[in-house]
Amino acid sequence: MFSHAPPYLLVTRRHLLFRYHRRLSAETGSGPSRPDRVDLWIAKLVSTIFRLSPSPAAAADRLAPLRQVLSPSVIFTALRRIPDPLSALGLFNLSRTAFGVVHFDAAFRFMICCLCRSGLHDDALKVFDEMVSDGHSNDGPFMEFLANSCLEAGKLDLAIAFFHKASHLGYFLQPYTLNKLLTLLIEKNRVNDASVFLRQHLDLQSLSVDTFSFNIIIKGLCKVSDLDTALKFFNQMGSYGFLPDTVTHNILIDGLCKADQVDRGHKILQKIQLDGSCVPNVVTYTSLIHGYCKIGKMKEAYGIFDEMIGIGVRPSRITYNILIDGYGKVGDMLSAISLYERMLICGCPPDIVTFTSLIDGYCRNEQLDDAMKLWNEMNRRELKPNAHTFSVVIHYLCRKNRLAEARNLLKTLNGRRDLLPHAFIYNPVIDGLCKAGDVDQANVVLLEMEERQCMPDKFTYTILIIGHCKKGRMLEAIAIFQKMVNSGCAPDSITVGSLVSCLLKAGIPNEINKVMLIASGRNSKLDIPRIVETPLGKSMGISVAI
DNA sequence: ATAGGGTTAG
Repeated sequence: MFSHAPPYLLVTRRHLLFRYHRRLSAETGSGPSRPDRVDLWIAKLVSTIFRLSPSPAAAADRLAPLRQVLSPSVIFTALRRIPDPLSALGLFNLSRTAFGVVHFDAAFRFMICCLCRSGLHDDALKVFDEMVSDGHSNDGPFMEFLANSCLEAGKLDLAIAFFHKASHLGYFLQPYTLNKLLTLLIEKNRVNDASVFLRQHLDLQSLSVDTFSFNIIIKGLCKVSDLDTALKFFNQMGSYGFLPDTVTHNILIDGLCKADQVDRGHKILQKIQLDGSCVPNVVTYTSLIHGYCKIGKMKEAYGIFDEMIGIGVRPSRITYNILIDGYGKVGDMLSAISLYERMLICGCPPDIVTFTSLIDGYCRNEQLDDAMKLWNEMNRRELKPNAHTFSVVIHYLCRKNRLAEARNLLKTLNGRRDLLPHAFIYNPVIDGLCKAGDVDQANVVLLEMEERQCMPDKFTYTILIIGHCKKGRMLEAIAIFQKMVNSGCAPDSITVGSLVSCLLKAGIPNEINKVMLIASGRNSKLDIPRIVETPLGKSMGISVAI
């Protein structure tokens, strides 16, 4: 065996053995001590041999002669000299399995941290398991670190597994960490997973939760319209020792309002007003006002507004904005403006949302000139229109066929580097130009939006396809369709149906086959799977009037 | 760390 070893090993062997015997008596094996010069030297050697070995098996062979000096301290030092965490893990495992090294606690932690830092959480958790099975103690902060590292890396399933593991070990991760997990799961639209997870642990009492945990899950369930489960958590909070607070109630009231159960939301407000279990605040009232506005019940909305002022809860800018928008939507611009003036008097300055709602209201009521006056007033107040504002004004200008003004606004928008333009701002202009027969200008606008890195959506493409067809530019229409599919924008039955019926009308049914090939992604030039979101048969069956 | 607002077209 030794005859295959590199020459430097032969030279140093005697000295190494000497060191080993000397250390035996000194080393306790319980923790790292500062490596002395010789340990450091051996560690350098070990890490070098390991890194230069072509395989773990080869490394095992080459390190075998050193087995008597492979102390936990040497390995710990060697590990820190290997920059690649997976290589380090190789040495870590090899020394543990092949040479029986009992790693220091610190070596386990070091290894786990390295793996986490490189995003190798799977491996980190395996090392954690070994650490546990080797009987090392695990303190809370270290477990919190591991859980948080998984969360920050977005490895939510690993985090879930780790929560289970931690509670098996008798450690309950902090509610703060749990709440982060719940929030992330909900963000990733995994509300059900979050709810099942929380429910499981509540039943097993294997988790410490707080009011936030309930609020987060109730909000998530409301978001996916699972009000039954949301109410279940709400009603059971007390039995776990957590009473719903104002935020809990606000979340639930908002959830009910958004599910068109405003009256039920109102009942919750009335209940807390009566039993005083918590104090409703501006958000509570505002959510309810929003609920009533959404269903056009402005009397009821204003009633709540009056009530909150009577009780001494000051409406916020958001409260005013919601009411102003509500009045605009039902066509009551006088009330909208009077609230706007009230804002000014009450020292609650209007913001860009206020103006967007007012402008939208005027536009809906065919008072475009009043809308443009407000646009100017808004600029006078040095409030910058944002994408929403542009969208509203451009939309209505196009509807009134004031395309030149709309295009001017698009130019202004294009000059605003701070705004991310969205296809639906451009679409009405492209639509207007197509309807006016100016397909070439429509294409220019398309170019402008593409220059701003704004991706056309299926509406943009459909508008352009129909526009070209109407001008008899069938081949261009097909080319646009091809481009749409190539870009990964899925046509729907309206897109395909419109194009097909145009081709039929134009008397070139032969082209339909080509379109269907493009749509199905079986076109030889294409390599994009699953393009069409509706079955082709369905698309064919839909007739579209043009 | 959790709660309330404005655009939605072919």
